[in-house]
Amino acid sequence: MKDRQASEPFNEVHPSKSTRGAPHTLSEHVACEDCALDPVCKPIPMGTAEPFSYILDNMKRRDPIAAGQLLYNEGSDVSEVYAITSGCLKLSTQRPNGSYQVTGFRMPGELVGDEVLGLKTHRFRAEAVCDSAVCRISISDIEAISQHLPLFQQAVLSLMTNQCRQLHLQLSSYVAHANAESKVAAFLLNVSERRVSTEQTTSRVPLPMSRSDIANFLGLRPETLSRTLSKFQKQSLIEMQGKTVHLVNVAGLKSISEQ
Amino acid sequence: MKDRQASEPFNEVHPSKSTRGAPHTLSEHVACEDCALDPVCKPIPMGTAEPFSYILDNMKRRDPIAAGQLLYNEGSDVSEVYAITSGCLKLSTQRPNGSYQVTGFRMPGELVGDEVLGLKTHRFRAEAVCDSAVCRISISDIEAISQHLPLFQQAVLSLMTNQCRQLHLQLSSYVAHANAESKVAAFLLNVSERRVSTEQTTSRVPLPMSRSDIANFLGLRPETLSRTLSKFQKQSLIEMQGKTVHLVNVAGLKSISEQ
DNA sequence: CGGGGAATTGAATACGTTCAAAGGCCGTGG
DNA sequence: CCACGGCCTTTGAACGTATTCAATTCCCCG
Repeated sequence: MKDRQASEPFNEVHPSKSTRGAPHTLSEHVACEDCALDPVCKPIPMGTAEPFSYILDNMKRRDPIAAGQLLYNEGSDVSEVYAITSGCLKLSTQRPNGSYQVTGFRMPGELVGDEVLGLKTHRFRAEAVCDSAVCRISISDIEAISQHLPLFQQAVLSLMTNQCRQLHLQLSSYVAHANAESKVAAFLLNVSERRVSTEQTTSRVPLPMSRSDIANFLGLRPETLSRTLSKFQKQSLIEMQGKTVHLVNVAGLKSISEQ
Repeated sequence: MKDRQASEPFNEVHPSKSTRGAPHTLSEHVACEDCALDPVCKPIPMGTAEPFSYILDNMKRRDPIAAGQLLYNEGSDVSEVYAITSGCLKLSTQRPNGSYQVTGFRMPGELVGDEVLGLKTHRFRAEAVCDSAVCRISISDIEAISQHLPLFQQAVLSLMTNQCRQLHLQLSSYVAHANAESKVAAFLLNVSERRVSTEQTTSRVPLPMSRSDIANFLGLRPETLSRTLSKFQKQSLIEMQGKTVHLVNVAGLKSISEQ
């Protein structure tokens, strides 16, 4: 589970041809120690009883998902929780008027599907932004184990708490009063902070998703996002190389993100 | 616990003097059946063991909180979960730049403090908008019971799930692309829907909080909120009577809220 | 090499904000 | 009981920012 196997899930960039930007490193799987599911995975081997090892064996690890494919759809039955080991997933939902709303992105080491723990059907759609891979844990297995291992149950609750904290952060960062510049700056910093330590430097931020999706998520128009990024570049706050952004002046971005 | 005792927690309006608006009904306590804590309260009497009845006895019920008082503050230790039985509470947080951000309002029958289940310190400040009352349940008691009653633990998880759903709803309603009118319309409808059945009609929506707080929550200026409400009134979508709003044309509001 | 979609840039418009002023409500004090 | 003062709310007009619509450029891929 700790081994690292190289693949090339990043379909937007062809390293051989790309004239802009270094090859991305999202292709590397995140180490289990850096994964949000680790506290859930870890207790399993500790149990000596039958069901635990059974689940350990049954867990699908680093299951590849091609770019554009759905991990689950709005309204579909909830059966698993996922941990991203490589790539990037996009969460979105349909609004009452039919318009499409990106509610978040998930990076390697983060969870997907935990937003509906306890629910029967999915509230969102999860789509692979680029070629990705996930570990799958069946929810019925989780529930079965929870009844035997209190540690496990605590881990699950803690996952939910994290979810809520993330959402609250999102609300206060991107919603109120925030202008385009502070939203974009906050987004860049947030993605940078969420990158796990296995990736080289935090200043190098890959953005595999489309500009439209980022803009949609931030409640901006693609044009506004583009203009803002260009402005940041002119001010030497960032350096754009295609789908990768280098954070040049983190302090400057931080002060902008705080208005 | 099912009895209803009248009080007068609504300090903004003096029924004897008020020239605008009928007397508010938030003073009525919500019935236990309509309370979000009910699934947590209910299992308790079912247990025959000692600890359960102990907690039932120890729970502080309908504890009054004067307008302006804090239920808890940012950074303070987490020790209880609360259910509002009357009045209204405001959740807020300090942003990095020091500015103040309202993250939500909680109405009778809803929970407060559940956003930090599993955490040690509060992430928000909870302040009574008007004279209010809450039921208090100690978290250590909850944890103690959870270990014995799986039903209980399930109820707690379901509370967290609800939290997340509310937050997601908030994000998609108030954040992205939404203009002032759709935000305000969505807010009015949301508050109306959240009013429990004990209150007469859902079209009569009391807004005990200040306009500034509503505007802050929606990411608008108080002036913009005021203008929007005035416009709605001119269009006969609503009727304002001080701190109470009557929803005249719900369908119209709904279509505006959906852009 | 050429087609197509995404991303960027430009100019005009629309919307929310800002600053300023007036009005209304409420508590206080005469 | 009425008058005063403060605060919240509402209204008005000028401004700034994000959006819109349109055109161009850049990449990716056949």
